[in-house]
Amino acid sequence: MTEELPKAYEPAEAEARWYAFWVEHGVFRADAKDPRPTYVIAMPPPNVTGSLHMGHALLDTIQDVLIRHERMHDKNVLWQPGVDHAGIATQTVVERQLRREGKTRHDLGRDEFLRRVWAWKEQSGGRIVEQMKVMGVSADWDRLKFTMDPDLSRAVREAFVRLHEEGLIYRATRLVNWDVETRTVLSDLEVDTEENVQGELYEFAYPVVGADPTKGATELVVATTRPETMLGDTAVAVHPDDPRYTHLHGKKLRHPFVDREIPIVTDAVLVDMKFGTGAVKVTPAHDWNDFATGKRHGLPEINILNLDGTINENGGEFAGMERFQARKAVKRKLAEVGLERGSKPHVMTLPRSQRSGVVVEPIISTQWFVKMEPLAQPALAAVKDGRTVILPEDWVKTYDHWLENIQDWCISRQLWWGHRIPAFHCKGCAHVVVTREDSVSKCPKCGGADLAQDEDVLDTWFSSALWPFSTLGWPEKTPDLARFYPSDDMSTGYDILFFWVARMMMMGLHFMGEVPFRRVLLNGLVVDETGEKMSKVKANSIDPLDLIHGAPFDSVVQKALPGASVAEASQKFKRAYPSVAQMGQGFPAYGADAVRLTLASHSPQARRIALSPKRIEGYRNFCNKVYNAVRFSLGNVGGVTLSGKPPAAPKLLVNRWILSRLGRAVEESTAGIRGFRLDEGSGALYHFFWNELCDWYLELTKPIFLEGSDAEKAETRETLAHSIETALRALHPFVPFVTEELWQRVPRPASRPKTIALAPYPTRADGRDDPEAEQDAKRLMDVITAARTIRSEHEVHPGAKVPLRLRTTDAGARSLLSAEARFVAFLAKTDGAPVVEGPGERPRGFVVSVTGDVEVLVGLKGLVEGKKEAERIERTLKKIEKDLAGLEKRLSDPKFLANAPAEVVVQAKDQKAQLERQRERLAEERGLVAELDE
RNA sequence: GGGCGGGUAGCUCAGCGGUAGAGCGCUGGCCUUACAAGCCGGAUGUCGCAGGUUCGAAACCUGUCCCGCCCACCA
Repeated sequence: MTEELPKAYEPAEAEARWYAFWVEHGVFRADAKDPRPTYVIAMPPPNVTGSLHMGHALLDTIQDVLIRHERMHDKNVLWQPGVDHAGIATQTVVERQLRREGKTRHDLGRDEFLRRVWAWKEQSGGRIVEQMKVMGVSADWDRLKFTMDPDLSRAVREAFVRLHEEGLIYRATRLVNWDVETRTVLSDLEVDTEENVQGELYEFAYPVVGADPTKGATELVVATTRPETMLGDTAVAVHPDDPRYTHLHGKKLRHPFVDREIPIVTDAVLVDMKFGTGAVKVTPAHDWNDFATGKRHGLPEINILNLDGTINENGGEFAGMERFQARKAVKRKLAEVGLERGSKPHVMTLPRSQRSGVVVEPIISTQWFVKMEPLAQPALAAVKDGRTVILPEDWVKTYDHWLENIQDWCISRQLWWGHRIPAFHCKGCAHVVVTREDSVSKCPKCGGADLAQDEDVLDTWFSSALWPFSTLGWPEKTPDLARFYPSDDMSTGYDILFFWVARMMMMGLHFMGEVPFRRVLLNGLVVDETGEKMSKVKANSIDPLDLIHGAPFDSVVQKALPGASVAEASQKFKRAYPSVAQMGQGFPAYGADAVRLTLASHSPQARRIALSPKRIEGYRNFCNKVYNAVRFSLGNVGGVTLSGKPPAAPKLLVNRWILSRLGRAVEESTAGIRGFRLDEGSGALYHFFWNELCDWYLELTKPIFLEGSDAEKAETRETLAHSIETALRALHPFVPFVTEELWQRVPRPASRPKTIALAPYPTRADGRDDPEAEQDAKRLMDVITAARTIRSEHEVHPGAKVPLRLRTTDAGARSLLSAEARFVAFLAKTDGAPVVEGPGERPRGFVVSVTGDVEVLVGLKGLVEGKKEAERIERTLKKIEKDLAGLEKRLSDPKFLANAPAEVVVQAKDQKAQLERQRERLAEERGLVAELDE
């Protein structure tokens, strides 16, 4: 029996074997015709930008636990898998590859470039799916979707056209965020602000046209952090109430470099008198405030930038310069012409492109926008009235705030990789046709035949926003859509709450008339062991596969910091993961179960989840513990037939106890999983399995199997087999592989299906509530622990047997301890059965410990040093005195007695009585210690 | 400038009204026939600081100091 199983669990082979088994038996399939209640999760589709990282492993774990748990609750479960084309991100990856070949996308042309991206997509997408399978992801792979599949592309086009028809998508010319590196417009969300940048506030003067030196200043000094934008200045604004500048109202300024006079305008909105010089240069085409100011005053908008960030022909002599060169050149020239007026250091924030990292330039451009306000209102309402619940709920405020202040969404991108905008421009009359058709042959306005499709593609999040229903066949009214929309849980990182979750809410409500999911579960970011975000710079990224399959550190760090020397990468890596210092040459193959359990054990409401290899090791050990516990059990439960119900009426305390604990543990597991507290759910099972089932129950069964009666053995066999089978089912969502591997070998009821993945999830009814047994078992264990402590403190060899006497005035306790004496004898290694008796004369050579109302006396003749014992007693007494003082203070306070709940008072009284008893015994003990050395 | 989160054992964190918990680390003893990836013991905390509410606060309130995120157009 046990011989066939090796001593340690080897995950690698078992995991691959069982995954194939599940797929082969269609365990993960969902069917719209299946009448059982549904449970649906639409997987956040990973980007096809490479391979998965630990953040994906976390998402995979959370969702797979939820999915497997509900599947075992007999639900018709759909986990909709997919991958995302990730427009700008993927295009950037492929462009970077091209650059290594010395080419740009323009060298290839649009069609050839797209062929390259598609090839990359195949490669990356395939790898991602394989990685998910290794993690144990139990999604319905037959339904795998890609955001640019023909059916999803059709959904995108349909959504665009409908929103356009409804007036919710429009084309407009306005100030937008421009990324000069990728040469595309970005939405507000794709711009990150870099804070606390040390910059300068540069001051220069504009000469006043026709100024009379006798009547005040002849120049107006302005301050700016971007001097080159002065090439596009079309006004300078002062505050209308600023006495310094009253004499200049209505005057004009001469632009020193371009042939232009610009007006001095008064504007109380733009100008803060206390800041800078109180005069603000106005560049409507390149600044958000100035743009608005320009509109208020009807100022011209002069664009000075080319799309690549160089100065255009409006920049006069500076034309052709790169923007930061131009900044220097402008400053130099201003100094030359005597208009420079100094500069001050200035702390500012810089807008940077999330993708390319370069400073974003506001420019005026014609783009497509989605009108958000009408879409945002229903999304706000749905969370307010609870149709969708966001967990952890502190995110609700953030969600509300964003939607309440939402700006229109710029959805066009000047990229090649993505969904082409379904609009056609007539070359004859410039009319724009938005259509579901692939082409337009005739302009409906002028009749011209020369129409070309819009060159731009859609923001990748536009298609993502449709994901919960586009994957189910929308706009067709498919059975899948009817059955599986809305989904139950949307589990994703909080970092894409706005990018994705809020937009799915809006689109789902708009197109389906119903929320896309009942709950949003937001998890934190996986960071390294020291709490730092994973990045190439820090060389602290870990490929989940390296943890699962094992990998030498040399290759791990090379992956973390490609191109660097092993020594350099290794140094950085070890700084990020201090615990690997004591780990030899590499990660062992922890297995997917260990990685999953580690990720599940972190509180999902933490914003950062610090990945610790040492911790994974701990959970790997747990998997091994489970394996060995089953291995042991298999040696004892041969021939048992299980009914699927807990043993009818167990007589032995230990069996009653473990069944009671079992029921509670599985109940806590379900509560944890359903309440999005996977840490609590997995923790309850971990604690139950290791600290109760293994540390106590399995040990307690040994004396029974060794010398119990046949009836006792039969009862225990059944209880043990039932507990193991049930515990494996409870653990399965967290550690699917090891549980399947073991469950297949363990006795189980005939009614069970062919895989644990389809077996019923245990409930409290799989246990047997027995508070009395729990109380008695606790007393028993406390006595055993007390005896062990004495042994250990007095350095009794673990193998040695000692006489033991248990004394108590409580008749109930006496009868309990007598009945269970053999367990005490076995686990505390006593010399013969312990003597259970009432209080009496203290026997010589015994050492006492008091637990509850039981005195535990261990005979240590010849082993005890009186001095040491005296020290122990003094130490213990001191602690007791301290605790007692606190308790007495509370119990003598009439306000406490009057106000505290009865149970709290009773508890305090019990505790006090117990401590007093202990004090009494120990005081007595102190007097006798001297004898010990005799 | 607003908002959010955090500061608990050496480390990472859980607890969120009844006098402190886990894992790892540390430490003493054990190869006890499921597991040394193990077993049996042990030590360790003015729960950021200051006030307040309460019979009682790590938990609730106020202020304060650090740290981290998010949002925002101060030139």
